[in-house]
Amino acid sequence: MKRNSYHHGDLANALTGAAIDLARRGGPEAVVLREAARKVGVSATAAYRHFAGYGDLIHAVKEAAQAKLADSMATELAATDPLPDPAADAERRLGALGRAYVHFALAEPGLFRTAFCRSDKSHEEASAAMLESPAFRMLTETLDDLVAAGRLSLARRPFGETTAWATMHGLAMLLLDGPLAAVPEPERLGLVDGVVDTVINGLCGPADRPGR
Amino acid sequence: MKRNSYHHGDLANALTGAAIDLARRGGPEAVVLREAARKVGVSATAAYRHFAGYGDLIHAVKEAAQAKLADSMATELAATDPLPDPAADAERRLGALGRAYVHFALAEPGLFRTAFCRSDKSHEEASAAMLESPAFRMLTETLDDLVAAGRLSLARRPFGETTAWATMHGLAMLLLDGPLAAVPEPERLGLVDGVVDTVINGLCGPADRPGR
DNA sequence: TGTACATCAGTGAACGCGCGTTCACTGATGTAC
DNA sequence: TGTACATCAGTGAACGCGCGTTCACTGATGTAC
Repeated sequence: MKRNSYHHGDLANALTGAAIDLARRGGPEAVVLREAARKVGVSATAAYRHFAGYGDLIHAVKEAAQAKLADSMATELAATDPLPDPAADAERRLGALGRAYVHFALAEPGLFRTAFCRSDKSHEEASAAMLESPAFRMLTETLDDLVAAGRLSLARRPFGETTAWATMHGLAMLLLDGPLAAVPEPERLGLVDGVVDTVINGLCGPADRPGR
Repeated sequence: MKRNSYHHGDLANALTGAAIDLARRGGPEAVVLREAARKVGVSATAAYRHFAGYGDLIHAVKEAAQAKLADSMATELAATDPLPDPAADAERRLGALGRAYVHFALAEPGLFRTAFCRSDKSHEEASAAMLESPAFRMLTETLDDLVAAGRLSLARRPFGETTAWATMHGLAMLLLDGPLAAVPEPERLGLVDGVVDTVINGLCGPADRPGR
């Protein structure tokens, strides 16, 4: 990667882009300031004109990865057709969001890991950022719609986001790095569908099951 | 830490123990061969008499962490009283296992992270080891009992382990490193209970919900 | 019961690695007059 | 329009760090005769 003028002109973005590419290929551990500079064709020192240091760079990459996850979910959600019945449609959206979450993790494992990597930023900031993301808002709206449609009981509503998110997040992790990594490709999607079905059933099923 | 004879006598175990302690305190990244040797009071080189190298050591620590998780789950499960009704008791055990999983993650975050850290071992080996663990067997048996008691439909049975595990795993991860890290202590346990309830409802609820 | 000797379990110095970061610098840009 | 000069965005060498690992070694142990 070369440049023709002494000044780069857009080095901050170029470095972030290179770092995102490193994350895509190798996850957060692969994000190396010197390597990003090398890819852009610039000395490592130059990065310090645009970032306070390594922590600043990885944070930018992490945010970008989170944004890509959210975009991917929005796209996949928009690719499915709405259903006429509002309740059924809310369920459909919930399922689509969950599937999209895991699909992104499988398609972009490096970015997915980076989006959730530990970082020095305070937990408060990190969680605030995440809970304000478009992806989380889509989930919240869908759950609200389920309540409005009478599918999700108020008793269970408060745990809706957490349960849905945790389930798909855990599934993604187990498939990527954990004991489910050995599950062969064709089975994986069926597994995702089965898990999504069970989650929806858990949220939308009756509040009081017989014999309880 | 000192020793009086030139030969240690049980260096392999001592090193593993020191390494486990490092993992407990700082997660997998804190497992450093040289540091473990230092804690035992031995030269770093000595480790190579008992381990092929770093990969061997971290693998031993990872297995120990998994075993501790399984032990902790078994203990917490045994601490709750059985119910007379077999179906209700199976549900109770499922909930207890799920809660215990997250409780361990919160009580021993370093070990929990180490139990699921990425390692060089092939995925096949890692998953095989995990799927044969006592913890997994407890889960499988409980789900089988739910089927026997008529609570879990055969259609959903194949996804039982994955759904239950993924949900609690995801919840643990989100609470430890993720966006739920900011949830204050008192709320956390309520959140865990709510998620557990939803999972059980998802598995044990009716196969066909009204209006579907 | 001693003694030679192989074997085993430790030592300590050193290597190479790649990282993030600092330093004093230089080339390019743009602004004041 | 030209020129001095401040400012900005790069450079390249160097530092310190701690790691895993290798090497040639030495002290302790146990076994054969």
